[in-house]
Amino acid sequence: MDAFFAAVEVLDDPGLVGKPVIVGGSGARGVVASCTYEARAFGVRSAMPSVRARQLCPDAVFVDGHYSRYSEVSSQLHRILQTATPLVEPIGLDEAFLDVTGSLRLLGEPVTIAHRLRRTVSAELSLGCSIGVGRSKLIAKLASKAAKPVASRRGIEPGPGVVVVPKGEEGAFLRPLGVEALWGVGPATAGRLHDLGVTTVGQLRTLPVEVLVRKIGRAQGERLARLAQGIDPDPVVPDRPAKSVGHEETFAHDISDAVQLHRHVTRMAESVAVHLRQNALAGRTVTVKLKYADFALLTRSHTLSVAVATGTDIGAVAHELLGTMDVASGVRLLGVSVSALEREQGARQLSFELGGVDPTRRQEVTTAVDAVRARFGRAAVGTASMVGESGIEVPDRRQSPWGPPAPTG
DNA sequence: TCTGGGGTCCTATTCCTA
DNA sequence: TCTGTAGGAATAGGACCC
Repeated sequence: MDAFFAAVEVLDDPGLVGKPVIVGGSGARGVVASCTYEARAFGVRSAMPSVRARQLCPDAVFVDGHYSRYSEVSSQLHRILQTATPLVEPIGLDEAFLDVTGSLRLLGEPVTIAHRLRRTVSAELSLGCSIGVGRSKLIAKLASKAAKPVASRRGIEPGPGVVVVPKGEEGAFLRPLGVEALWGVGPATAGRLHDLGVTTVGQLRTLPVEVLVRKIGRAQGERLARLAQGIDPDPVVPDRPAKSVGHEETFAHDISDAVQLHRHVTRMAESVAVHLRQNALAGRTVTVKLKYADFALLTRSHTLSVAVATGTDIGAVAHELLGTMDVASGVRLLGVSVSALEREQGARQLSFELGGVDPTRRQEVTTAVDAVRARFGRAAVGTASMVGESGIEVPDRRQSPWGPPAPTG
């Protein structure tokens, strides 16, 4: 999808049409989650600190993200894509890979399917999208990028919408691209490749694999060498199971008060637990993540013998972990996540092992709490330790525009 | 410029066990 | 019983993606 979050905001507020709109990052510590092409013409980009975005485009309209709304539109998009093939692999909310091999006889050539999908998305969602067609996910992904509009100081040039890379022309398509175009090459890897004098995919293709492996490691080196040759055997996999579920927040101001941090841990553990239970999941490994004022990251994790899915159980481990970490110098970001996931049927209450509250009673309470929150919002009910001066603490949306809004009623 | 939040994957190190 | 070693799991951190 083209500028997805921003496009949805413009769709929901016609007063924003034609304006530079920036989603997210309204606080001092925020970054741009998405922006319209009008904002991109000023040099604003996703992931850019909002302070910088404001400098580049002082007249931009900053709006908070509405994640649940994007999720809703994403579901509608998914339904449209499903009309072309059941083999749809979502990548985030606004992208997906489709394997249309089995649909050719019924729906025509891939390029025909692409144009039809584009028309349907435009007609039913009033949103723009760009589609790349190729024989692998890598080529399709890069082709879709080439299909997108381009915004620069000179203005906004509409993209072709659909770009097809025919069989046999993958090499010619890839060679002139910068190495950064390849999946898995970010600033760090790009820097190492530049050290080798390699800046384009064409140059990368001539580099011996052993040289690449020495520079960036076995797995990534071999993978990158294959990608540069246009070899990407990764299939389209619908319904990839989640491997971890987490929640993290950057605070408006650094926190060095341990009591306050533990209160946040309780709330985040509860939030992760709700997400797990909504997806019938439970996990064995609990991880706590801290980011200090100097951006140094620290993680501590612990693996349990049984999978857990309640805020109390996740929180118990997270509190233990936080207790081993130094917070006196001030914490910028705090996160709690759960991995080593399994389906919830296999999960038991940790308190059952440790000898706590009757697990049946606890399950009843947990179910009831979920029901109350579903109806009245997250702030409606919580544990005593989550209570701050102004009631049960839920994230301030000015600081964390990502979660769905917490109703106050 | 000065860096969010939700994730995945990879690598190196440490610890435990055979 | 002690030591060395190899392999696997756990742990911690880094890079990357949308």
